[in-house]
Amino acid sequence: MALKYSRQREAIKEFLMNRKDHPTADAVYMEVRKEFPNISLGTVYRNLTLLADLGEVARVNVGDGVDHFDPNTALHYHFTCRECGCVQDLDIDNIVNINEMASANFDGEIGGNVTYFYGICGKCKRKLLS
Amino acid sequence: MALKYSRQREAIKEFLMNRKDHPTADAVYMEVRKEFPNISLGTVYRNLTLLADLGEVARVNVGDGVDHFDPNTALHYHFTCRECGCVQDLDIDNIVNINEMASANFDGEIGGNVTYFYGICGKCKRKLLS
DNA sequence: TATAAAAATGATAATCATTTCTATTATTTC
DNA sequence: GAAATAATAGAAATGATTATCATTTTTATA
Repeated sequence: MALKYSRQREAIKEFLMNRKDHPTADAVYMEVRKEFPNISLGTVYRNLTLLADLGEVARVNVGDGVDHFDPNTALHYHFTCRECGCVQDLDIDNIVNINEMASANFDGEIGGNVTYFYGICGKCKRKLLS
Repeated sequence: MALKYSRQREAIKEFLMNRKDHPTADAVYMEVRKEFPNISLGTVYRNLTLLADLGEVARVNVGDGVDHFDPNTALHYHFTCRECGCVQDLDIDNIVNINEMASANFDGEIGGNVTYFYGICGKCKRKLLS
């Protein structure tokens, strides 16, 4: 199944590349629809999955039951606000090697881990204090 | 809404308390159904949610899109096998304080984190090598 | 440039975990 | 034991995601 160009996929990628708020498939759909009013939600899902499989974007899980997408595929950590639901990058210098810690006393193979943080974001924190 | 006793809830709790394989709501349903053939899946969900809210069991997310339930509510980490889907506890001596690491350079409040590990379990590893 | 093969699309149906309804049943209180 | 109210069973609803399929685009080639 050789890849073929598609304007829709290009628009999805283009939109995502300029985002740092980790939009969901539906958010991408809402936005790309402005340029392609007939685009189908299925096409958005299909292309996001394709891009994720190609390693061009990352699928991010922050425990809210909805997949988010991130143009930054480098290893980094996410925070999600329980108040407003926003997703942000966290600037953690160098996460310890928890995979090795987990490997001790374990007879299987640790392939990796998923870690995300939650709490209240700066904006919501300030709002609650006023 | 004062809590009232229910035999179904008791059976669900009883079943879960003796498990260390982190069953899903459906797995609980399948089992409790042997004692209560008419129990509804909705009742299982309702009670698992209630027990989780009461802090009597823990809801565990291992990224497979299904909630698992754990009678052990103490802080500990989980591993899930990408081969067979099993969920196991990990014996990590002393987990680092990643919440504090995440709090640096962050203007919100870190409330906690979700961390789970994935890979191939001992049983599947051995099976693949034979 | 026309054409034909293959991939991508839009529309919609299907799936799957979970939640929500509602009439009925069980538990508790008096 | 009867009234009040929480819990249930069963079924429908929901929300995110995937699958299906006839039609349209893309692209390699004659």
